[in-house]
Amino acid sequence: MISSDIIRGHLDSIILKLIIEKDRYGYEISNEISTRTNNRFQIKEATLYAVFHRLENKELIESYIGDVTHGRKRKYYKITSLGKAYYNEKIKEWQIIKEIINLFLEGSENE
Amino acid sequence: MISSDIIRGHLDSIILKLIIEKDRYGYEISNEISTRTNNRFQIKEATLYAVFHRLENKELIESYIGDVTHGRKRKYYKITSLGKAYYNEKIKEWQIIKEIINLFLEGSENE
DNA sequence: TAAATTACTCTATCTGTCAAAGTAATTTTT
DNA sequence: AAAAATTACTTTGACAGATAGAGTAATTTA
Repeated sequence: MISSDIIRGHLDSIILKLIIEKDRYGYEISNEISTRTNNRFQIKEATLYAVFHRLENKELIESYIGDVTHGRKRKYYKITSLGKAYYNEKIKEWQIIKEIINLFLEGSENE
Repeated sequence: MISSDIIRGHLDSIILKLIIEKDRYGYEISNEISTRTNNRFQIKEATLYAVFHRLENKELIESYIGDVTHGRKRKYYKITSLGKAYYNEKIKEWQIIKEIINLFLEGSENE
């Protein structure tokens, strides 16, 4: 399983990405992450909603209550233009981080 | 500058890598990281020593006081076999993480 | 001998992730 | 219709890693 320290700092980006594709609600995002990663990563519920609130406070996403339900009312999130810009920055940052970490974590294994 | 959340979880690996190459002391490691990353990343002093103590507690490294000095006595660190094994695990983990994050942070930018 | 340099330590704070327990609304079962 | 199951979101509190900042220690240089 993937440790929280390793994924830390990337969750905002992952969730923004999914919301950029289309408006989505919590459970949907949670399931989508599990599916796309072949269950190699599942976001924890508490974490997911913590991310939503953080992103909403930063005005990177906006929420509205949806009409279609199969249980409790769904809260949908949509991206803001600030959110798109932020996501694009994160893509660039990821390229740099990859390079840097590869400097130390690539190459032959050590006996 | 690289955010602490992004690098979090990789610092142990980076430092282990440098100690695997040869026995090293704090300042040396700090400088080596700056050099290799072209100053794109500098480890903070407090962080560096926090990592040393964490790794030593986990018995991934061992320390001894060196003789050559140019100021305060240097504390050298050497890798243990547990440390090497741990590092090799971290290499594998990094490959997986890269794949997963790439799923969400690659591809065309969004307008 | 005072200042500069090299090197390590300690404490306190902040932030993101997460477990656990709870609330809310709708559908299915008995 | 009441109870149970399901879907979905919220809140609280704990924990660990990164870091600022201040301090300590030992040696060299001015």
